[in-house]
Amino acid sequence: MMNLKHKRCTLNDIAELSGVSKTTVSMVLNGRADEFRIKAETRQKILSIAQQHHYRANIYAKALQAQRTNTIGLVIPDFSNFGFAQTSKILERLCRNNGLQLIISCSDEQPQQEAKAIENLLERQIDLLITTPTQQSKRCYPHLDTLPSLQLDRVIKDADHVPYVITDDQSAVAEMVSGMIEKHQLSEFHYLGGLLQLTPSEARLQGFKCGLQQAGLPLQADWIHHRDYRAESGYIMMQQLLQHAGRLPQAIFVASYGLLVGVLRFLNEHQLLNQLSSRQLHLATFDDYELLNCLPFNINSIRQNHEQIANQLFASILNLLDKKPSENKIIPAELCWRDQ
Amino acid sequence: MMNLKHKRCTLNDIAELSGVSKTTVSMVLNGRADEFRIKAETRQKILSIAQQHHYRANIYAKALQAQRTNTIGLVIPDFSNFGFAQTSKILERLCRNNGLQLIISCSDEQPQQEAKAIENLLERQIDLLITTPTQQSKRCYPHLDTLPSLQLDRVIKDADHVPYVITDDQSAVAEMVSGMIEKHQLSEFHYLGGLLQLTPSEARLQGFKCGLQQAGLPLQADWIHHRDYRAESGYIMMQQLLQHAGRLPQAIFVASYGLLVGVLRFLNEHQLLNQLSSRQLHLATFDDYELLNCLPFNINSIRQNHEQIANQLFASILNLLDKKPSENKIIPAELCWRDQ
DNA sequence: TTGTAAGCGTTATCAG
DNA sequence: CTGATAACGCTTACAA
Repeated sequence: MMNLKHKRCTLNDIAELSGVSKTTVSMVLNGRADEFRIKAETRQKILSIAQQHHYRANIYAKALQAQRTNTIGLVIPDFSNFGFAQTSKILERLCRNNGLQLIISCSDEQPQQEAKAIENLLERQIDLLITTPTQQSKRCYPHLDTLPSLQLDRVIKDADHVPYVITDDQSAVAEMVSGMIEKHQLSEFHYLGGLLQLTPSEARLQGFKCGLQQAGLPLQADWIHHRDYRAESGYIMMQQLLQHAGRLPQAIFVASYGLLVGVLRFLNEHQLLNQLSSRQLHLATFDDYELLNCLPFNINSIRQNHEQIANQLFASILNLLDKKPSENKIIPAELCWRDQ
Repeated sequence: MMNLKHKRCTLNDIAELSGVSKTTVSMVLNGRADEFRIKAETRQKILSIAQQHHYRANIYAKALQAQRTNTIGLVIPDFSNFGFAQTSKILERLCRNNGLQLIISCSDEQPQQEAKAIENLLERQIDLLITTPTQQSKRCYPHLDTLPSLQLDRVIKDADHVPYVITDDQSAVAEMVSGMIEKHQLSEFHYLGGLLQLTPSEARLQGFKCGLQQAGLPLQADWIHHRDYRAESGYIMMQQLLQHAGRLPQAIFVASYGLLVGVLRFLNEHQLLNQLSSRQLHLATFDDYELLNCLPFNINSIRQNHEQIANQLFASILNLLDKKPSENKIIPAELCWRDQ
């Protein structure tokens, strides 16, 4: 099945064809000919025969004997989420160019699917596992004790000894919120957030509070709204906000793009988008999309640095595979101001 | 390295612990106890010991001896592209739930990266390879002759014997274009497309032409504009279109979301979005995004059925792995009308 | 009902 | 400079 059409050729085949032993072929093909002082002639013959026959080493045999698979697992919530897709893509390229295979799975935010995906990867003897956990407890992730591990974007509270790479959500949100308050002399600022048990949600809310404080605007309890991250929730929170207050607020910070979509759909359906154009309502969101540059109103956004996240992740991978310790990385985000 | 903390336990370990042979353990753990009439008692003992020690079979050893890896490769241009991400995600779940491992790589539309990714997957002895090829010639894809293969979204012209799964772009575009012409009594319709050598581009353009014909609107040569699929190109084509005509046309079909972003950015920067709201300009695009429901103007779109694409892909995978032939699948798309 | 042994393709060790 | 041989963990004839 590995090869249906004509049986794949092995080290042994090459050895027989070249009239030397497996050992010799192995040395040559692994670039260790010098080390073992293989005759130039033998070297050439082996190389050319291997080439002719499209010899490809069997990594399964290699892994078996080396007790190392050079494979690492990545379990993210969803790769149709642009941010995760971006990070995965860059990381995959980095890995591939360095002889590592990245295997990506989706949890779909469902603990059960996540568990299956992890179990599956463990069966494949991965050398290291990167997760964006959906659960808050270390108990759900037994691999943390037995396998080199990294956390991406989210950190399990009782597992902060497992190194992580995250965005500095808090600073970015604080800076954006205080900036907007000052620029527009706001006396009011609402916040729509996602699942509070996730560390980024917490950091964003914390950032929001800091932002108010920095700008000297006292927080009011009914400014803060929380549900999950689905667009539907953005719609509902917006609806409730309006019902309660009887009018649109001066400004809203939306904690994710998913929520923003819901908010905009609500505003659109209720003919309120013009409040944005006329700057009666100021909007900012976490995460940045190109389409935000194409709208007839201005929405500030916070752009995560996926390139750097992937790079740091990769650096940590190399460290861990090398049995060196790896430090936590907190990557700054970039503010995209659009409300000139 | 496979396991840093405490050596992973093997079939042998379980055998010794249970006081039986590897063979017996293997049979029991593979659910073939009945077949070999293993004593219930022995069965129980083995099962419980394996459980206690979290025994996980080494798939590398298994693959080596079975000559089959149960792994399939998928090389797509970019998984930060929503459509591909969606399809991959569904396909990955399907595979995982059926004992297959899907390994996803990105070509980034670059033949060189694509070649590397494919070579890499071949080294991993994948049982089957799915590609969305960046090149037009069979010669660039030698694996097509040696490995069960599938094509997704794009078809290599001289390799149409390799089964494929694609969207019925042509019918969808034709229906949308003719529909808009009739609904709005259009006497003019421009088309902005991407790289013509790709089969979907060709199909979309073909669909556009059919749509005009169906609606009885004679095509004019300068209605058709082509570059690549980047947003930047949408911007530039829009700019040129305006320069040539000196005014906005009545309607434009944009062949991808990427291009649409460029078009919208151009319109926004030139304060022309109001032409959309006032229905002086009608816009339609290939691919559908939730944000299109959140805009103060209506853009028709064509939604590909990623669920069905993934399902058909999976069905074809099973067929091929089973050495059965696999048919080509052309999946209908859904029209999202917004211009009521 | 269970055990023995060979073999999958590789690399490392050690001996020539 | 090169070759035997064992070992990695698993399955499967074949034996008992």
